[in-house]
Amino acid sequence: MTRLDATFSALADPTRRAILARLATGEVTVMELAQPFAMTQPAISRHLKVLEGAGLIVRRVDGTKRPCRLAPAGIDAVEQWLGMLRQTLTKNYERLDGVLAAMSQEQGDKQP
Amino acid sequence: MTRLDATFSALADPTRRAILARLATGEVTVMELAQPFAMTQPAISRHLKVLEGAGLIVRRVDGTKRPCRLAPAGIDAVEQWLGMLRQTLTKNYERLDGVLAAMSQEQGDKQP
DNA sequence: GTCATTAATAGCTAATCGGTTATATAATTA
DNA sequence: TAATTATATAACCGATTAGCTATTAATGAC
Repeated sequence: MTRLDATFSALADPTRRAILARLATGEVTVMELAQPFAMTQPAISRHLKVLEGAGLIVRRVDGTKRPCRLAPAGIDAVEQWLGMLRQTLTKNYERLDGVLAAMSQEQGDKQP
Repeated sequence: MTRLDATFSALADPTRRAILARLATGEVTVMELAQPFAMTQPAISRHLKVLEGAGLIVRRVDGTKRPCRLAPAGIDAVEQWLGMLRQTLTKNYERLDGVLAAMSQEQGDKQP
C-alpha cells in the first residue's frame, strides 16, 4: 500500500476525520480525543495508529500521555495529487476548446 | 456512509486513482479503461461503480458502450473538506501566535 | 511499595473489499 | 434470426477492517 493509499484510506473514516478536525485546534491527548466518541479507548488508539501510518498526525511522549498533533505533510500529499488531476483536466479542456474552435473555423464559423 | 466517506474511500485505491487520471484526459469506455490493467472487465466495472457512487464519475449510454467521464463535484467535495481543515489550522496558528506574543509582553519582552 | 491513570496490544468476530469465474442483458452486425 | 460485442451482475473466496473485551506496560501519586 502506498503512502497515498494509506492517506486516502485514513480519511475515509468519519471518526478519523473528526479526530483530525479536533487536532486542527491544537495538541490533544488520547483520552481527550476519545471522550466525545461513543467508542472505547482501544478503538481510538487504533484510529490514531492509522492516522500516524498515513502521515496525518505525529505523537510525542509526555509522561504517561501521548499528545497528538496534525502533520500537514499528509494533507499536502493529498492536495498535490488532486492538483495533478485538476491540471490534467484543465489542460485537456483547453485542448478541447482548441479542437472545437478549429472545427468551427472549418465549417465557416456556423456556430457563434 | 456519507458521500465524503465514499469519495475518500474510492480515492484510496490505486487502480481507481489511475482510472480517474485517465478520465482527466477525456471520455473513455469500459473496455478502453480495462485494457492497461492486469485485471478482468468485471473488476473494472465494479471500480467504476464505486467511483460513480462516490460522485467522482458519470456515465452515459452510447449503444452498447458506457463512456465515462470525470465529475468534478466529487473532487470539489474533497477539496472543500481539506480547505476547512486548513482554515481551522491557520486560525489556530494565528491564535497561538497571539498567545505567544502576549506571553512575551508579560515577561517584559525577554524573547526577541 | 502500592494503587491509579494513560495508553498500547492481543485475540475475537462480523462486515466489507477486491479480485475471480460464470452468466445475463442489450445493442450491433452478418 | 444468429453470432458478436460491450457491459453488468451473481456467487464465491481470502484478506482487511472496525469494533469489542481483557490484558499489559509505563508513569505518577500516595
